[in-house]
Amino acid sequence: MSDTEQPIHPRKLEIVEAAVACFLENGYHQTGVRDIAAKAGVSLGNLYNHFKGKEGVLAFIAQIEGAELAGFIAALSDPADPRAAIEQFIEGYAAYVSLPENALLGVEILTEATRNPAIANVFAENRDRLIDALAHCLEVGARSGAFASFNDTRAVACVFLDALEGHGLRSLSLKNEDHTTSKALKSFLINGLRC
Amino acid sequence: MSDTEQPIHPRKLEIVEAAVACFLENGYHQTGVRDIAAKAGVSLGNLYNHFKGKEGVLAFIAQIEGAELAGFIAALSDPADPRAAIEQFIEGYAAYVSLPENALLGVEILTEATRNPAIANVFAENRDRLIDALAHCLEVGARSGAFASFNDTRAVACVFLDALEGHGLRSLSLKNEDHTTSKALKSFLINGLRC
Amino acid sequence: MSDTEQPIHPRKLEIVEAAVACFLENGYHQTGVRDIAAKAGVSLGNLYNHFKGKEGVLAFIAQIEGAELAGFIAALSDPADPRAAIEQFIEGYAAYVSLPENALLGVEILTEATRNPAIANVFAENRDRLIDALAHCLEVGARSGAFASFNDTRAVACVFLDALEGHGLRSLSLKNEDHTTSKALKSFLINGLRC
Amino acid sequence: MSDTEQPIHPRKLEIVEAAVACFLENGYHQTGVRDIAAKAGVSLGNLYNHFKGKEGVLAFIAQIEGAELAGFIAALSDPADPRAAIEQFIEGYAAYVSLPENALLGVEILTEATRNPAIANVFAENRDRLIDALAHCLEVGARSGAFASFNDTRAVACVFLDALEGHGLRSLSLKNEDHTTSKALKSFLINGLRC
DNA sequence: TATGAATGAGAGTTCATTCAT
DNA sequence: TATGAATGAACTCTCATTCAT
Repeated sequence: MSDTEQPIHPRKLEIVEAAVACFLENGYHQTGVRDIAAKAGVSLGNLYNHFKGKEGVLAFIAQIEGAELAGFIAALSDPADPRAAIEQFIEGYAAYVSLPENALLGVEILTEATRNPAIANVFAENRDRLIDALAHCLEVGARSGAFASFNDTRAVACVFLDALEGHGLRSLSLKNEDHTTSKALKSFLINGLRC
Repeated sequence: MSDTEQPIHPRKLEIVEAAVACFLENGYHQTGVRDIAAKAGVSLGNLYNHFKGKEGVLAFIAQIEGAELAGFIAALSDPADPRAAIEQFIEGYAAYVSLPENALLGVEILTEATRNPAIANVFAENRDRLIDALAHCLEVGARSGAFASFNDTRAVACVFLDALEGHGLRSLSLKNEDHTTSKALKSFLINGLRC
Repeated sequence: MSDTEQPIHPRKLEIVEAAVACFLENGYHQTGVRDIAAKAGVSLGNLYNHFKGKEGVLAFIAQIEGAELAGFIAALSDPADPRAAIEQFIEGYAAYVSLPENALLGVEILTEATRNPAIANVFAENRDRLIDALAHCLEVGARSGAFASFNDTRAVACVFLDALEGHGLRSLSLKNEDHTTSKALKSFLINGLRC
Repeated sequence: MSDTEQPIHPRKLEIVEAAVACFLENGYHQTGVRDIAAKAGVSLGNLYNHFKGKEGVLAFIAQIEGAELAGFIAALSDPADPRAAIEQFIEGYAAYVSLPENALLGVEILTEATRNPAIANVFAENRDRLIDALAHCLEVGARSGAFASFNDTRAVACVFLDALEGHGLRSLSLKNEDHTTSKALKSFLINGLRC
């Protein structure tokens, strides 16, 4: 967000990594600050030198998760071939969001966000930028005749994200990979764009 | 499920109602057993006469949530007009799943399910029955020429549920109702069924 | 104690048996009234129709334990052959007191007695009668020249009980039977009586 | 045992002292962790920084109790005059084990040990070393002609400890000091060693 | 007698956080 | 930065007991 980013202390990253591991294994609320510090090999007090607290750690993770969307956004902006761009996005984002670690962290962040404005903001902002990029790509494609033309491209973009993320979340309860549903979802979304 | 169900003690229902209210307001982990008991107007110890514990309460809620799907399932089974049935389901399920209380409880149950087999089972079972009913309806519609014919109707049914539930979940972070996205989603899904 | 003993309700005995089983398995304090009632197949409330409470159950057990000493006492009173009587007592009491169930219950009762006068009384009374009988036997034997003559036969009787019971208690921590120590103890005690 | 013992935090000792006082006054199970912390003038949470829990405190006490046996053990090893060493041991150990605080703690630890392997180990280990030392002394005495020669000196050592500890335990229920029994016990044990 | 729902104090333990070193 | 002892409120759950039925 800001260009005045100061270099991040390596210890801070170690703590975040440890926190992610803990959250994935036991969930956000089941994880204690002690657990994080222990797994990071850091003293309990020192964790508070790097973060505002447990919540601060989660907010930082949400920030990072958001940064990981930058790749998708970049690929969708100014696409040479909108249809290919969309298809690649669907493929890639479905894979990204179905990774257990991403799905699990996402839902932990989501639930926390409903009660925590600070985290909710980070979350919403990230998502907004992704929707913009996707909507932009849909518009470009519509202009070039590659897709049908939609009144509200942002709404369609939302539908795509909802569907893909809904799918990712469900993959949490289904331990086994279900490729058939995944394929069905992708083709369903792409078919929905035809003129 | 079973016909040998013994009548449920009214106090048990009072406790569940109180728990739902608490969970919605503050979240599962932020809610203490004492909070539930207090809101239910029941002594702390007595709560444990009716439930195995906090987790037991959530499991019971999951069971109830599942029972609420029975209406949708019934409407999808043996449909006179498959297309109308599907459309009504989409409309109704989107509304159901976008109600904050349902969405919030659903995500709480989902996260808990990833760590708690007992709850996961209830959850998975309910969903499975809904998918069956939806897939069945798609098949009937395909045979009557109302829909396109799909290789794997369960997969398509999954796509529908994923999309609708994904939409419901997202409505959590967006406090304002967004009807336009909701409408876009519905028409997108229905369009996807055309021959 | 009293000759006006009314017949004991069979349910009462079932409860006592269940309580003994629970105490042996988990200890007095680790056993809940619920556990006892459950194991006895009796409702929780009904247990309080038969006993004054958890403590009442233990007091009753202490009483029964005391009654079991009656056999030893009888054999020591008015002995034809004091030496044989003593030897048989040592043999029998060592066996009795080394039975894990007796040892364990004994120590539970003992600890409880240090803080609970009611139980302490039952306990002390039982022991007193046993010491009397043993001392009496020692006196008879001394008069007949079978044993050495002691100034304070009750003190010697105490020594015998202390040693035997101490041995029984220790058998608690040593899971394996140690017959060699047991034999050594017996011969040591008997040797101590020689003129 | 080990020379690599790190220095014990003084607060830890304060807590142990408080715990001992509480256990003596009210018994192990009747004492709450809060009581210990309060008596030690320590916050509840901090107690858990120093001990694994209530059980951990008891285990530590058991360890200390064991260490107190070191004096007896030292006096029995390599004795100039075995008879005098034994007599002094009997005298001293009888006094030690009849101190209400030692007897009470001992029996609390004993009962807990029957259900708690960790504590049982500490307990058994301590006792074993004491038996070894006593048996050793008996052997030395037998060789020098001071005592009768026993086949199994460890068994005789056990008899001594059983008798002395049994005596100590019983002194719990008898609030008044009974010196006569105590004297009878000692002379009985010593007489048992004569050739 | 017999039942089990109801009570609420109390259990042991963990929590996120602070702060003197 | 880094440490870990210190805090005390909060946690879930169990307890022995009572009482209306």
